[in-house]
Amino acid sequence: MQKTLCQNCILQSDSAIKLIKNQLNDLTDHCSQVEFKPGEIIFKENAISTNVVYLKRGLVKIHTDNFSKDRILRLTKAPSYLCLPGVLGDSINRFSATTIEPTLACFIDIHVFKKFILENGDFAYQIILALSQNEIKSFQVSLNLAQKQANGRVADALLYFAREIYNSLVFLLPFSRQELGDWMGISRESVSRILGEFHSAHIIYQNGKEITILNEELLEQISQKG
Amino acid sequence: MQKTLCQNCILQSDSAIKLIKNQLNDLTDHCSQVEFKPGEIIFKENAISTNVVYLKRGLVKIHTDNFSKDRILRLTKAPSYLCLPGVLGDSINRFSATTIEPTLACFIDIHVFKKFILENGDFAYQIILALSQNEIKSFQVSLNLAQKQANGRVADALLYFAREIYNSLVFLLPFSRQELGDWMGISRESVSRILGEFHSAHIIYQNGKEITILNEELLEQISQKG
DNA sequence: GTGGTCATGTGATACATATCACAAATATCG
DNA sequence: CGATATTTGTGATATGTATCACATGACCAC
Repeated sequence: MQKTLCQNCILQSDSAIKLIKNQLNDLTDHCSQVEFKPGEIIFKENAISTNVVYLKRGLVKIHTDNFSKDRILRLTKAPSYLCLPGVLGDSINRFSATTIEPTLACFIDIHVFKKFILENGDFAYQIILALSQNEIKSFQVSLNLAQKQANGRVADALLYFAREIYNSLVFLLPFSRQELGDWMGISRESVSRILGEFHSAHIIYQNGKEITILNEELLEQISQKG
Repeated sequence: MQKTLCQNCILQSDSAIKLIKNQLNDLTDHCSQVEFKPGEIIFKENAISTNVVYLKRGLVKIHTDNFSKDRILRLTKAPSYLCLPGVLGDSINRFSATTIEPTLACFIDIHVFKKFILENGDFAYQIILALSQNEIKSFQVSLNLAQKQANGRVADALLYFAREIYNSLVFLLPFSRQELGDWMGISRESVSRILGEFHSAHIIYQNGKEITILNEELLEQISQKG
């Protein structure tokens, strides 16, 4: 049964495509698949992990509550590897991963994963490309946080959901106002106020978690100007 | 002459160690070494690049002036690869790199670099480890920027120089107050004021660009509390 | 239904930091 | 060496956002 599983993975993952036949057998033997409901924890920071997690389906937040307050660092949408770094450097997770939509995750033994990298240059190259792109995104996040003020960050977040996650100007916000604030580094109340302003100015329509972007161009300008 | 060069590189770079003999010859043929004075530009954002840059010696800032104002994203200290991402994904540099201390940089043809990854799993694995560590650092930078207020960020910056760059509590700041502000996302004036406060409180001694950390523990606390 | 919990909106206030304006110190260069 | 530009410090003010306090609304258990 698992054999078919990993074959299916091929269709979704650039990296998996590069795996050659006997590596796929290895994968099948050292890979287990788990279904998560929204809000479930995939792994916790400071826990030891010996797996690389590959997301087949769903949406996950990487976060930390090191400083008593929860801070959301990034969203990761399937299909994609989930935050390799913590697993590779040492075996301790530096951050927590919690699902925010129903998610299907594949746990791959880290030794098998490492073996693939060592044996298969194509696979390694795909991983390196993915990490490189992550790094550029991280830089952009840093820019946003360091430079923009609250309304620019909220505009950013809305455009991110519309463009990167849902591919639609109409979507259901998977976050509470609190979580949105934790993500963008602003307070719950400010998020409320800013969304309210956007609503009044007909830039968006909001009804609870239901969001419609009415004036994408203006929102983009607000995001740019900060 | 270049042959000896690349052999020397081996001593400094984990990745290079993993290169096998005929790959070293390749490297020697497709590698050129350049000396930079402080303040010189290694590459500029939006420029096309067909090289991976490896830093043999020196200190470099990765920055962008996309938004009319200069923003410093990261410092990279030799020995290390300099910001692979922009080069690998596409061939356009997303950010600029400017030296802040005398620097010796090695330009490696990107096709040769890619060939090494494809052919040599050990090399690829080292690159992946390095990128992974970068990612964790990026996360921490995001946390700092989103969560800490100005004095915490300045404390952070001072500890960073002392610990990561100079390995000494006494050092010469390679940045102007303006640059420090550009890096931590605060204004030049605030940097001045905060350094002044630290000085008055005997947490540091400052005399122009000359900095001495007098109370590392307290500085650490300020950094933690934000 | 009722009571309880949690998420949300909104006003008043406090606080941190940017901005502006200018003076002083320092570096740069002919 | 002097003239000019650049960097730095510091006060006054403006602005943005956190925080506090409380009211409202949604959801859930019983």
